[in-house]
This record gives sequence, structure tokens and C-alpha cells, in this order.
Amino acid sequence: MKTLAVLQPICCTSDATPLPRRAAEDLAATFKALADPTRVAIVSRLSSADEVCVCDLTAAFDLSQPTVSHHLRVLRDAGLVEVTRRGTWAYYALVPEAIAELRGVFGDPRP
Amino acid sequence: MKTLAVLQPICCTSDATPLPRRAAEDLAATFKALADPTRVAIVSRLSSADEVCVCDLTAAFDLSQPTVSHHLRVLRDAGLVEVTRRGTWAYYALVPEAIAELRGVFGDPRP
DNA sequence: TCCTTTCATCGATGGTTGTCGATGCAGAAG
DNA sequence: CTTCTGCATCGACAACCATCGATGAAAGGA
Repeated sequence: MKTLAVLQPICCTSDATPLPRRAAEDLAATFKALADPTRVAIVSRLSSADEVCVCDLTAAFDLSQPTVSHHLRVLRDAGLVEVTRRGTWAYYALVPEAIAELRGVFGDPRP
Repeated sequence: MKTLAVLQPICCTSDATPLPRRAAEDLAATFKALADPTRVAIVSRLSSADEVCVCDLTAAFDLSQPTVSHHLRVLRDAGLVEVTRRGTWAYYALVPEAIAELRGVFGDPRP
């Protein structure tokens, strides 16, 4: 991490401790889960209700049912949403801790 | 500043317009720009310093110079960073408005 | 028992992306 | 002018992803 300060006095000043590699990978994985319009819309819908049934989502996004199920799995693997099954239906909901953690990433303005 | 009410409760029933398609696409594009460990690390570094030159980044990430340049272009196209050239060197810096907008997405606690 | 509904998984496919070497280009140095 | 350096772009390749139809599993009703 040293710099060629002898040759480039203006450039490449020393830096504070960078983000650990593992933290960067985890954060990138979370952002990747949100890097799709459908998944953003799903999260938005989940934020508007305590829980949403899959049948409502498949009816809302003009996509095939397997595709919606795939997006839900991506969000679930990222820890952003959780599912509870009651009878034949599956209800998805946001994981508040994950959202709070994301908010902290961008700098919580509160003291 | 107008905030995209993605994760803020819109209140009440699902009858309200969930999220404009265009807004979901724009947000997903921003998240896609952050959906890579290297780019997350770059943004982290930029948040620790006012500006960082490309030579420092290429020396820090054990990647080829074209690859680093590619990541910087992705971040720049997303409006997350901006570049100023002085002489032979290029200095990158965060765009504060973009970060603030992202913070608003996850529910700015301030009214 | 058989059938329907709800949702997840599988396999395939066209499009996208991260990475590199090679090249180009503008300043600085000699 | 010639050479070197810092950075962007190009072309190519392997890996990944969003999407679909088909299929499977489980629950409830006839």
C-alpha cells in the first residue's frame, strides 16, 4: 500500500484503514440482491405492508410465477426478506434488521 | 429534496401505487453500480478522503489498471462519483447528493 | 381417491458482466 | 522532437443472471 511518493509528491497520499475485503463482499452481495427493478419493487411493496402473499406478487409484476419465485429466493438468500408458510400460501416480509443495517451503511444522520 | 419512498411505509392498503416502474429501474441501476466488492471498496475509500487518484486505486486492489478504470466508469455512469483531471492525474470523489438520496431511500429518520 | 391450487425447483437460453492484454492519447520529462 | 507515464477505451473470453416452460411437492376440497 506504499506509494511512490518520491516520484509523485502530489499523488497517492496515504490513507486511513480501508474496508475489509470480507465486509466489501458482503455489502456487494446485499446490493446485488437489490440490483434488479423487480426486486426493488418487491421490497417496496413489502415495506408498505407487514406481509405479502406470493400470489399477490405474481399478479402484480407481469412476470411468470417461477421468475417471481426466483427473485424472492434471491432476496431471501441475501437476508433481506423472510417467509412464513400458512397452509398453501407463502407470506413474505422484510427483515427489519437488514434494512437498519443498510441505513447505517450510508451514515445514519442521527447522533 | 424529494425522497423515493421505497422503504418508507406508504400507509394502508395495497391500492396505492406501489412504486413507479421508472423509479424502480433507476434505483436498481444505482444498486447495480454498488453490486461489486471492488466498487464498494472504492466508494469506501472515497468516503474516507476528499478525493483519490486512480494510481492509488490501481495499487490498492490487485487488479489490472483497465479493470479499475472500468469500475470507476460504472460508478461515474451511475452518478455516484465524479472525476476531475489535473495534469496527468485523475482524481475521483463521491457525489454527496447521490449518497444523500440513497440514505433517503432507506428511510431518513429526520422529518 | 382424484383433482385443483399454490409455490418451489429444474433445465435451457439469450443477454449481461468482470477481467485481461493491447492500443490510443494527452502531459510531463529528457 | 522523442520518450515515458497515467489513464481511458477496445476486443475478446469466461462466468454469471433474468427469464421462461415443464415438473415436483404439499395442502385442501370434491
